[in-house]
Amino acid sequence: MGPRNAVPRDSRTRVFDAATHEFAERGYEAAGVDRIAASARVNKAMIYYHFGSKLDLYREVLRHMLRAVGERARAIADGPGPAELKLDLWIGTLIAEAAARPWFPPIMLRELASSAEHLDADTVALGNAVFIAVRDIIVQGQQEGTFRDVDPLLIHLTLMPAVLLFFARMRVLKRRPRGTGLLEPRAEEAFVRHMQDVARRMLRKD
Amino acid sequence: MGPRNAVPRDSRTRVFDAATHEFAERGYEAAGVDRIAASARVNKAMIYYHFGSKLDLYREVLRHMLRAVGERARAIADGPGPAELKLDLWIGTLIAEAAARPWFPPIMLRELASSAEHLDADTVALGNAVFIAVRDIIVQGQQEGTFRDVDPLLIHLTLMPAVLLFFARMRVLKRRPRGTGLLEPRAEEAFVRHMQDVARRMLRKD
DNA sequence: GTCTATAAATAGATAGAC
DNA sequence: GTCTATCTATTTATAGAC
Repeated sequence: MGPRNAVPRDSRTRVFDAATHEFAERGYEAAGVDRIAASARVNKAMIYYHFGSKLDLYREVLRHMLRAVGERARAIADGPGPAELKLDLWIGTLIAEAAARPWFPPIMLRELASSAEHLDADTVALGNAVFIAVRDIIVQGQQEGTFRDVDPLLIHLTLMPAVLLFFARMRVLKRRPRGTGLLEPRAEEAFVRHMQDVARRMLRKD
Repeated sequence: MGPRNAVPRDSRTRVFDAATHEFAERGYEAAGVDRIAASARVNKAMIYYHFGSKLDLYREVLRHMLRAVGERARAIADGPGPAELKLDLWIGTLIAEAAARPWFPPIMLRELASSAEHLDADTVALGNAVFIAVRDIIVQGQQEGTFRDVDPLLIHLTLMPAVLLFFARMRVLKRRPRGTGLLEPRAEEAFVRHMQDVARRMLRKD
């Protein structure tokens, strides 16, 4: 039912998706409302009709992204199993999320680089929720006695940036020819194993 | 000698310094030539006289930054001592560099987020030189038998992003009021110790 | 909901006098 | 080396017809 539900969808969704890609590719400032409209195959005025302003559109993209990641982190933290397993799961999930939605890392990196100047309080709260979930996992492991006593924030600030930059770098490598081979992209599965290994080594007692 | 060599200097240097801060604060696209001129207290035309274009100015800022970091990394790699000590030294140096020149992390993060689109081959080479030096340190440790056999690039891609984001995050925290205290900024010395600990744990044979 | 046309501001860049 | 004045293109955003 409904006429061919393959690609087009409604204009609001098309704008939202086009904006997501434009913001990821060029950043908030360099992104053009005209470019988004063209890419979404809608009239520019429709963007203002649906979203009000460029900034509101951007914030909606960001909230959508952070909410998705935050929910996955929350679900893992609240789920069953020992903390060691949850942390492995979180790392695998975060990397899978970044691989499936390649606009996530660049947008996050840019926002952090610009001191989160485009974020309102609600959006910041969504970002914090991700850390809260990760912290809960680490605290659980400390209570279970399997994790040593380290600052959960420092753990988070070691794992998350590595994932973001790993995928941002992939985009760089796609754009420019390489010489030596030293800097070739690494396989995603190898990266997952590496990050899980890093997490275990950071947290294990001895 | 010379008339009061405190703050002013020549107009070219003033433009260069003002541009560095403007690019760090707002990113390449959002940075304004007018704003740079005002901040440097020079006429806008002087910027084009000295640097040719906004892009050329930006690249000069980036090259200057990457060359400085690359030289420090190279000096450590080529210096005396065991690899374990050199790696500690590199981490301390990188963090000190980021703390002393707070424009370094945001500019790097933005450039990676935008797929290095503003970089020419020379500038990319300067960025690669940093990794080459770090790799040399790790290979030395592997030959000395103190480091286990892990991919140097994955090590680099774990340490470097954490440092960049740690300092980018500091700028965020300065901008907005906080509630919980959970996300308060961490002390720089504690961060150095943490990252050195992470490096050792990643590389030691267990 | 969708379009055209356009307002209003700002951007990067340059010409040319001094 | 330094200035004023300006060109040209592009930007976000809106008014108003349909």
